[in-house]
Amino acid sequence: MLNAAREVFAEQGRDAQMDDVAQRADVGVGTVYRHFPTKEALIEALQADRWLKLAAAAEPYRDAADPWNGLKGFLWDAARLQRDNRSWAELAAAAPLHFDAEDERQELLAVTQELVDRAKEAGAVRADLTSHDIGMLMCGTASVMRTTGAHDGGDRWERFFELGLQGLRP
Amino acid sequence: MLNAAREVFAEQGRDAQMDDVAQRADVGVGTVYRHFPTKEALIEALQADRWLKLAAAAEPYRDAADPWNGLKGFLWDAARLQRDNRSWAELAAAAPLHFDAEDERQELLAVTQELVDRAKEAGAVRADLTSHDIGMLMCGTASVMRTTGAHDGGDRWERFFELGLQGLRP
Amino acid sequence: MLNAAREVFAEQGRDAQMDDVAQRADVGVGTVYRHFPTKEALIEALQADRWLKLAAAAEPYRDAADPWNGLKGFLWDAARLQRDNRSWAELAAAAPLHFDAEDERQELLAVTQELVDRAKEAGAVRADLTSHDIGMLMCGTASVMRTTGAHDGGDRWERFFELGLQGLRP
Amino acid sequence: MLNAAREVFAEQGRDAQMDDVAQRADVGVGTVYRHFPTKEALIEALQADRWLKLAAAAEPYRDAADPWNGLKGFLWDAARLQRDNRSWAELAAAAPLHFDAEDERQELLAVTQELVDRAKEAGAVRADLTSHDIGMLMCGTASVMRTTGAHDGGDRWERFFELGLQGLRP
DNA sequence: TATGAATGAGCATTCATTCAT
DNA sequence: GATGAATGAATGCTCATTCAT
Repeated sequence: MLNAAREVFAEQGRDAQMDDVAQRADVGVGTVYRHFPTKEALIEALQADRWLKLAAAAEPYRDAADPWNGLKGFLWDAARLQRDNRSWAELAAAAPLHFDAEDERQELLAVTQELVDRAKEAGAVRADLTSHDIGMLMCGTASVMRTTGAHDGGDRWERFFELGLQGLRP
Repeated sequence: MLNAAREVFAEQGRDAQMDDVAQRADVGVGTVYRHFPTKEALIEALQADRWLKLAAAAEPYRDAADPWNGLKGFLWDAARLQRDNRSWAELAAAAPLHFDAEDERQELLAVTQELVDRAKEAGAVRADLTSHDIGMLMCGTASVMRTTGAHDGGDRWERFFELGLQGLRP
Repeated sequence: MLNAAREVFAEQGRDAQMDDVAQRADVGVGTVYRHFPTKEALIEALQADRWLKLAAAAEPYRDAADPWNGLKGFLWDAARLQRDNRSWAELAAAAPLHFDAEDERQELLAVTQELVDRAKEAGAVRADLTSHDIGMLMCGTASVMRTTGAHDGGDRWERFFELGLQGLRP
Repeated sequence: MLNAAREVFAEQGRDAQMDDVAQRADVGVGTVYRHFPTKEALIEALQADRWLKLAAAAEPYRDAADPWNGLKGFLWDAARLQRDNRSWAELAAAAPLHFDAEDERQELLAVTQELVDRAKEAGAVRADLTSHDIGMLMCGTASVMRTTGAHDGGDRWERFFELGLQGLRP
């Protein structure tokens, strides 16, 4: 069911209907509501999922030979993940929600911090860079994606992202 | 009426109801619809207004002694303007609209380009910088403002903006 | 103003808007309302006008050599008048209204009766035919016009009318 | 629900509100919309129902000894059915609809044609008479019923119908 | 007297949520 | 537990009518 929800929300964003989620999951709406008391609750669950997926995206880059390339690679992958998921970008661009899934978020921040620290040691990024800076960059990127139609094939967001990455440098 | 719309959309976002706008403006819904044939049209008008105000913010910096300081000064002012207007940030973070109000937007881009060009000549920014890059930066900043609670006094967006400005450098 | 109303209602039917009538007459809506307290009142006035026009249509046939051809000619002309005026047909097909304009209606009935009587004398129509029978025929025709799209170029109503005329024969 | 819709549209015409239909059926509007995606669709369904009922009215006359009496009997029955159902008359007098329910209508036309053909063979009606002519007659009659108050006890429509039937004769 | 901006009840339609089966 | 029909509050928009200027 989470898979179905993921797909539907990825394609249609927050405005997707619960009935569509149910249909995609081949169950009745009632069943969806048995698992998630509220649409909002379902979306939050999807968020937790998002943190998890993003954290996982960091994995291949944890032992990159060049720390800067590692960090960069991770961030580009993460950005593309957002591009391919309309609802993530919507969520990122929206006001903060109340997360029950803070644990997952902490994990993402931790693994990000790790990559940041390695880059810092190598002198590849500003000495005062933190994972929170990265978080804000991803959030800003999400918004730029929305305004430039990245979910419909636009690629102007890439330029923004490039400049943003440049801003991380010492 | 535009003021009322600004307020209402600022507080409630795109989902605000036309009836609420009308109420806030102390007029009937019909009156709102007399001025703006569509909810979308009203939102566009809000946008046009935004471009105008932002363009005006550039004025004091057009003949700054130091081009980079001039550009920076303008962008910080523009950013603060956005911070003080919840609805602009809302709008910036929302999906792209159909602009009939392109004129106003062009004017903002033009005046921005002027400041960018001067900075470019002085070698203070990347040689390939354009006003569109600036536009995306402001859009991203708007979103970060929302997620970091800038409209409720948070100032974490300033850090994002600083890094963003850094990304404009050569 | 009546001319404007006539045109507008002829083209768009009962659902035409008062604002459109005002625009066509090059006056403000208020002015329309100064002359007719209500949309309904305006439509009634148009009705009176209708009776008048239909009565006038009989004129050329009052001294036709052949009484049956005279009656037939009048009725076809009247029918075509209805075809060209969407609102007349709508009115004819709708439930009866409260007419202040009974006088005009009486005049139409009178002139119709005259043609009917002449045809009767010539033995060209049923001996018991009355102008009321004619009225009902025109009303039925109006409805058939609407259902067969006569106002959009359809001509199937002509067949109905032909059979209807046949029914008037002895 | 169809019954409720029938009643409501019978009383108030096409302009009846969906909410009223729902109320009459003792269900929520949503439920009405679950069964009929659109107001228009509901009205079409009512039409289909009408065709069905009218077709059924022909049954007793399919093997009448005298073909003309059979056809006449059917048509009078059908007319009385319309007289007793205000909404059918409404529908008949209204502008043409887009019929998805053509099947039902075809069936009515077919059974009508059968009776017409038998009458034709017997030389009781015009040689060129078709079921479409009959359809138009019924439609015109519906409208005359409305204008002459047949649903409130008036019987002037019967005269119109008689003349109309006369028009079918050779 | 003419104007036309303002009014706001009214209406078709949607969709998150509930609950009897 | 699962279902999906039923619910009805909510929403964008229209248009006959009013009334201050």
